[in-house]
Amino acid sequence: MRSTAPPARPRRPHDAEATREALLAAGAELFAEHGFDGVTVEAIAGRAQANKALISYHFGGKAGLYSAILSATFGSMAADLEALRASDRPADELLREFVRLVGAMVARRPSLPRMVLREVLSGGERLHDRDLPHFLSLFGAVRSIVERGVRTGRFRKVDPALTHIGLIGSLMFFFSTERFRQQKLARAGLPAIAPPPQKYLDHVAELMVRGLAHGPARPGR
Amino acid sequence: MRSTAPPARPRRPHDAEATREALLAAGAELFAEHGFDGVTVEAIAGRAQANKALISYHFGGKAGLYSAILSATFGSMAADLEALRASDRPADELLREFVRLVGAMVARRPSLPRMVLREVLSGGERLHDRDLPHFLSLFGAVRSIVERGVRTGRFRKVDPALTHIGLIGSLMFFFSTERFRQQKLARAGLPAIAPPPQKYLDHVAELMVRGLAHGPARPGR
DNA sequence: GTCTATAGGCTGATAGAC
DNA sequence: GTCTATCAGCCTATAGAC
Repeated sequence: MRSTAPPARPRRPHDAEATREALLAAGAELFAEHGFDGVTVEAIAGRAQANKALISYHFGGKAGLYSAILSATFGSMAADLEALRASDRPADELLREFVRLVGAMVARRPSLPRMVLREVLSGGERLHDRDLPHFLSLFGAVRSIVERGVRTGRFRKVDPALTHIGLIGSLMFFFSTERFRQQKLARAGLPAIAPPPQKYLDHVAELMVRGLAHGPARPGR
Repeated sequence: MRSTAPPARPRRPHDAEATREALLAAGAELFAEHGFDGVTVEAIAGRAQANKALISYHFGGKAGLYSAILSATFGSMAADLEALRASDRPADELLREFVRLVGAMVARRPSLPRMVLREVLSGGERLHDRDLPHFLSLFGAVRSIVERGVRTGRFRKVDPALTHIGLIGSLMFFFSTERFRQQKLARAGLPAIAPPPQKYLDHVAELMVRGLAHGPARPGR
């Protein structure tokens, strides 16, 4: 019974797999928060309760660890998104389902949205070509849903690419700002804006579906 | 006539003001692209065609230069947003006006959205308390517009805070991903997604106004 | 597999000449 | 105000013991 509880198994000495996973987890959190250059291998090793030399041993160095984290993060995301492709429900329902799914993915991997934003900000500098398809599947999922909605007439004629940028942006931004909204605002004496993620997800889904629906042109102009 | 052409005035030796501005401009672009830790003072000086010791002389060091850039960026943004506060046009028109204004601000300061995202990602670590109000004015502008729209009945009853996160997120994300969309996608043999900013802004404004409008509940559920 | 010790490179800051 | 030369600190990677 080696892998009954992969996430929180207590570290044992000379358990290579546990070490690797601890380093991956520590790195994911620290890289997401401070960026690749803002983190030292010593900080990662410290958080993982491992020796810093093990980063080179297991991943070939700091950059290798970072790549491994990107692969794992975006790979599992792409796998989760596969389920949506299969479904043939109406586009608006799929869109709501997509938003829910993002919520579930982020709950399991809190560093995901910050990694997405950081990669995109730096132009994907450290994103291997082999991981690019997985990364793009996030956008592709939305695009194909919107394309279907437009094709079947359930959505107005919008540009799917424009739409997917906006939706992904709203979602990634929300989750990436959680710490800022809670800590920075509080420290400045302002009321923190900390809605439950579920509330935000519902809001966005509703806004999108309504915004994409046909209907009388907007009230004023 | 010292300031007829502040942006592109040719550098003259021993012109302190020109040096300062060149360093600010170079730093803004490099910090936006690579983050604070991803940039060396040498790189900034090189791009500004100045000596790296001048960063310490004029700004007290790398961190001082970064702070000065944040102040300038968010300060001018807040000033631009003031105009909206004054207007008393209907909320949906104001929202469209806000989106246009963001487009204009970004055109003048291309590093703005990336700076916003980077600060928010790192929890505002390097954002001075005195700059926080300016930074928050971006969100405050949207929130007060939405509040007005809900109050006057022109918008449905949505949470203004949720709404402002989504709109700002869509906008900042779009502009922050321009380089990624053009370079990374092209390098991977995929068609670049590079709509004119104006097209995206129109799309988002339309989506928001429609999404916030009253109307028959969404088609399917 | 893990740990210690150290090497080697790079970076930000500054003293002092101009 | 600007520039050159230099230094101290930090950081990643690795050789080698266990």
